[in-house]
Amino acid sequence: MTRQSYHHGDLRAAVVDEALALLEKGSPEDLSLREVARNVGVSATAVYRHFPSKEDLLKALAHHGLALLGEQQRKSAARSGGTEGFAQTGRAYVRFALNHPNLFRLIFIHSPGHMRPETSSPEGSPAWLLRHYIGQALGPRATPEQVFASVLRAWALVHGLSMLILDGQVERKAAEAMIDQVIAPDRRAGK
Amino acid sequence: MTRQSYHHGDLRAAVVDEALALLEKGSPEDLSLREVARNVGVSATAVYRHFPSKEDLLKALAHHGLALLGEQQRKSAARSGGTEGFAQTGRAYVRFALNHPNLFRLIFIHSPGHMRPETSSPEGSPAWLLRHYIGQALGPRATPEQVFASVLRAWALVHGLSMLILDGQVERKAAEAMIDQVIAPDRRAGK
DNA sequence: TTCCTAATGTTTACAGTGATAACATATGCG
DNA sequence: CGCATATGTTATCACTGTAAACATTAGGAA
Repeated sequence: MTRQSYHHGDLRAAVVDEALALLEKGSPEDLSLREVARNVGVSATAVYRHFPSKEDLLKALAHHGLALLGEQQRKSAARSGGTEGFAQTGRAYVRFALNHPNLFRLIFIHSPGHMRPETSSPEGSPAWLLRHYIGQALGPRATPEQVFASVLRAWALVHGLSMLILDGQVERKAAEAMIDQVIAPDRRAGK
Repeated sequence: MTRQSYHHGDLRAAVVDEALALLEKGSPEDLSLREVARNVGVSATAVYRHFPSKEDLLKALAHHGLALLGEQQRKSAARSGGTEGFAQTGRAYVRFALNHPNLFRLIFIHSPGHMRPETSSPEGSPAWLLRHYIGQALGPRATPEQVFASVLRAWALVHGLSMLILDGQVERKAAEAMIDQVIAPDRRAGK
């Protein structure tokens, strides 16, 4: 890979890969364009040919992470349908956060609102899955307000749980053991 | 305040105040020691006499913010006791997050785990309030596991809701209108 | 094929950052 | 009064994101 040809071939992809690798080891703020460039074996400013700014690189990474999250959620839910499938997407959400803390954070800092009216979430994305399962559980007679409330509630639950564990506010192993109890009551209550 | 005496008087407090002010306008990463020093009218390195590193300053700010949050929660809950008081602490939590986004984030990034066994939360702190109200609601016959599950659930709910709104993942006004619906069911379900 | 334009990389440079070390001044205690 | 110590300052370093000017190459038009 130590080609000394002037042109790299596919620098953009290489930069994204390296940045993702660095994200597994350090926070987004610690991620340095120069370090990425160094590791890829290219001058610091070469990155700017593909990303106008660091912010834009982070956005690309967030986009990548979002797709990955949705993918893992779908994979988890595939093994079981309906209500149990929904719970599985929740578990997958928390698991993803724990496995890729920095990437997870990035997704929510550097990305447009997933659940805002003007943002249409693509099929299979985390936001789409959430709305899909909630809509299915509540049935067609539910009002938009009811749907929104349930979506918000379910999302807040898994998101808050993920963040509290990630930030070390709560003892990790104990909290992990509680994931099911935290998620499950939401189903039992018929919500 | 433009005293040109060599010594400032109470630089530590001035730095904290200025930093808190800057935090109302920008993220913690954007907060620069040099800018703080400049605004206070002191050389950049003077700050290091009071805070060994930027990290330490942020910790102090987080500590301050945590106290402020607890204070506002207690004030909100004072107007009504018991279950309604508990709900008020939840509302106060979200309100605080929305009013002081950067300080709120700081609290959870730069602070020891509030709910870990080894950390004893002082009376009146957010974590103490949470455990207090939950314990009261569940009664003395509840097992530690049940208490922990309920604490985690309630906390995750308000924390997740706060974060999703702060990160703009959800339309703010719509979400604010939903706060009660999101918090309330937790009470109705007897949890 | 040849040529030239656009895409891609490099070098150089600048302003801003957190941090350390060496030096300056004032405060308050004996 | 005198001096140790707390507190501020200046100079400097390594690092960052980013812009501008320059170098090289790839790929289509002639």
